[in-house]
Amino acid sequence: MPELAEVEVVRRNLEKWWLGRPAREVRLLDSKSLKQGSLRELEAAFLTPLEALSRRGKYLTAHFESGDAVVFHFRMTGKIVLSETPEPRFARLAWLIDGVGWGVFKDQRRFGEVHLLGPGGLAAYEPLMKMGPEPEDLTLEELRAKISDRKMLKSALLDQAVVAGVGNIAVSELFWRCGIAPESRGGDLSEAQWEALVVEMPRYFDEVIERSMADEIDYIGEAGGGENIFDVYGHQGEPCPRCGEPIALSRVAGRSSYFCPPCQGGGQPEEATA
DNA sequence: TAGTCTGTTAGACA
DNA sequence: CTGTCTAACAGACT
Repeated sequence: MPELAEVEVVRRNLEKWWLGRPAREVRLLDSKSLKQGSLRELEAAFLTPLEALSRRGKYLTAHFESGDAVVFHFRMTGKIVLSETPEPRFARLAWLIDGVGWGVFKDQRRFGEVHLLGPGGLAAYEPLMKMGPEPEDLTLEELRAKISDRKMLKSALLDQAVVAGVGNIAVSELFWRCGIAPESRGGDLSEAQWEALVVEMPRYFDEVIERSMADEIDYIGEAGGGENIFDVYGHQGEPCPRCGEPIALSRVAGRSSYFCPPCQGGGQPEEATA
């Protein structure tokens, strides 16, 4: 579950049962998932109380009383759930919290990463240093300065150095909201579209977080999911929520793009809508 | 069976 | 230098 909103939902759920508590036991079920640090060091950190959980872009960081930090990146299929058993399907790392259950990092495709960083290691962690601003801190000037006229807008937004946390789903949803054609380049956007993009980005993530939190009241057990909560992503052939015309699917910058041709057509500026 | 997938990066190429 | 595309990572699902 890997876009900014999904990572934030995981963070908030973990806070509920993990904050302030130490683990009593740690099991590394797939050594390849631990990209940095040893199991011994990982244990030493997890066995101390969790002091804070922070999110930056799609990265989630657990800060321990020991002074260590553990950084998670979920890539395509990673997630953390509360489980009654330490080894549900696709479990890669599990830790037991007394009286609560097993926290389990699951990752079907095993692209996900766990990094153990000692004191001071976090401040020097490259991926976080290179990361662009969070959507809520992004200014129009900064965005335009980073995207040349020739650059594919979609590629630019997927670049975490431009803005943190935007993924392929968010691009489809944002372009639909702002009336931007999927294959637009920097130079194609009207002033109104640039402004809409900067305004809609944090709003979009806030909305998805709200909806996901409401949906997954029981992240425990993790049923959740299932339903498509998006306006256009994954809705190819279905009516556009705004105009009723069928949603189209094409490939832009190597990734699927869902869009409404009339609403986002021809590069013609369209009204931004909430 | 072949194509597809919420992410990211390295390398080939224009 | 700028930008685009593909492969690779690994596995399940259609």
